[in-house]
Amino acid sequence: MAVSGRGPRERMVFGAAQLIRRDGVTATGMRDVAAHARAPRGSLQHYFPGGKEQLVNEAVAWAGAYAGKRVARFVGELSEPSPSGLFAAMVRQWTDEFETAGFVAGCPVAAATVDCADSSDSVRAAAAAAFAHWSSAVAQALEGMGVPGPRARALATLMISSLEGAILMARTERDVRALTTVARELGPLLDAWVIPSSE
Amino acid sequence: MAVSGRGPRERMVFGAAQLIRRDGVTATGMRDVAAHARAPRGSLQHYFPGGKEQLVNEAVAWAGAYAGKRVARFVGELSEPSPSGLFAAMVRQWTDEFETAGFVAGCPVAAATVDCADSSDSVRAAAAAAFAHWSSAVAQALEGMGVPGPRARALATLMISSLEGAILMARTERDVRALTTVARELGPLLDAWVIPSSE
DNA sequence: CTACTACTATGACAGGTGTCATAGCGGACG
DNA sequence: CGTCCGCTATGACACCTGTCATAGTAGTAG
Repeated sequence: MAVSGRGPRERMVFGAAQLIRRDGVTATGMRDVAAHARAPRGSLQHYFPGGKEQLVNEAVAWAGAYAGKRVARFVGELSEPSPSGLFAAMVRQWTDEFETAGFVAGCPVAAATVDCADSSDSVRAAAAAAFAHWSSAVAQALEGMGVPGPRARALATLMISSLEGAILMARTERDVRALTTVARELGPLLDAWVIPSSE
Repeated sequence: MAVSGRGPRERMVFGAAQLIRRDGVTATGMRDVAAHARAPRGSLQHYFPGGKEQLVNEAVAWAGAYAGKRVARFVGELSEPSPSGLFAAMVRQWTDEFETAGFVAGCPVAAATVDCADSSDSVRAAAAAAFAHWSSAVAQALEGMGVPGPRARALATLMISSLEGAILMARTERDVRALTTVARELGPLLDAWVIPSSE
């Protein structure tokens, strides 16, 4: 599980996200982050003068940007794009990870929310921004499939909510059942709003 | 926010659940729990010889039982029972709390999952049991409304997943928007499987 | 050469953690 | 009375936390 990447700074942000989504924010120590990123401990106070809060903020922001990019990639990979197809791809990313890597880690944004929503307002805001980024990527993709704007935003919220909840249930049960169930049950509803664009 | 209740033991379990759902498991200290429950610190090792793990387990179990009971009560309070009506009631419980008490705390089972799913197998199992209890209460209610057994279980998973995810989003955004959106969008889907029982 | 900057190294600090050992209280029971 | 038991009280333990101060090491530019 060595963390590879460009500079040490990038590795630390990435590694922090990895540890956070596995153990939660509070249980993730700064020393752990440095060690996990194979970065010197002294670099922490150099790159992150704002301390742990800054590091967590950046890790959450990174996760949000990553989720957004993944959505765009999923859309591009779909042979014939549909809302249910996109949702299935998002779900499959998690079932794949759980089945190959084990039910070790969840979503870092969820972890940040649970651990910091009440204790650190800046982390809470970073999590909100991450959700917003992710959500607007999904909504934009849905609009591209013919879903009217307002409904696209509503469906994006529904998709992300169900996905996050299903991730939680899957981790406790050590079973992808909740994820597949959610994808199957939600599929028809998601496609019901598509306005045929051509043919 | 004084914790009232029967015995000190009960108060500690309840208080632990309250603190956990606000700050997460790791950030919740044993001394905090005792103080919050107005219970003597020495009672901790007396009532919970299994240490923090036992306390967390019991808090999560309590939350699961509580959620199950709430579902039964919601069903009883509905004038004309329907799946969407039940889901709306479950969602409303959270919007009400958020609007009156602020976006201070989330779901203790979600917190336990995020913080302990990988570090403590017993807590993970307790969270799974809590979800199962809650889920079967919902499924049973749906069956009573005419939803066939297997689909009732699937819809229960979908309802709880979306609710949990929406709670996360609502806390980060400090806005009940995600919750109301999910309730509105999911409603029609939930009622589509009802088999008219009479009239 | 000096001087400066980017980065690293390390030890210490105050504070908090869960856990444990030990002792004390107060009432019930024989 | 003494004895037991449920419960409480308290201080100590080893450990870990985030943060800071301080010094040291390239490497590069003037």
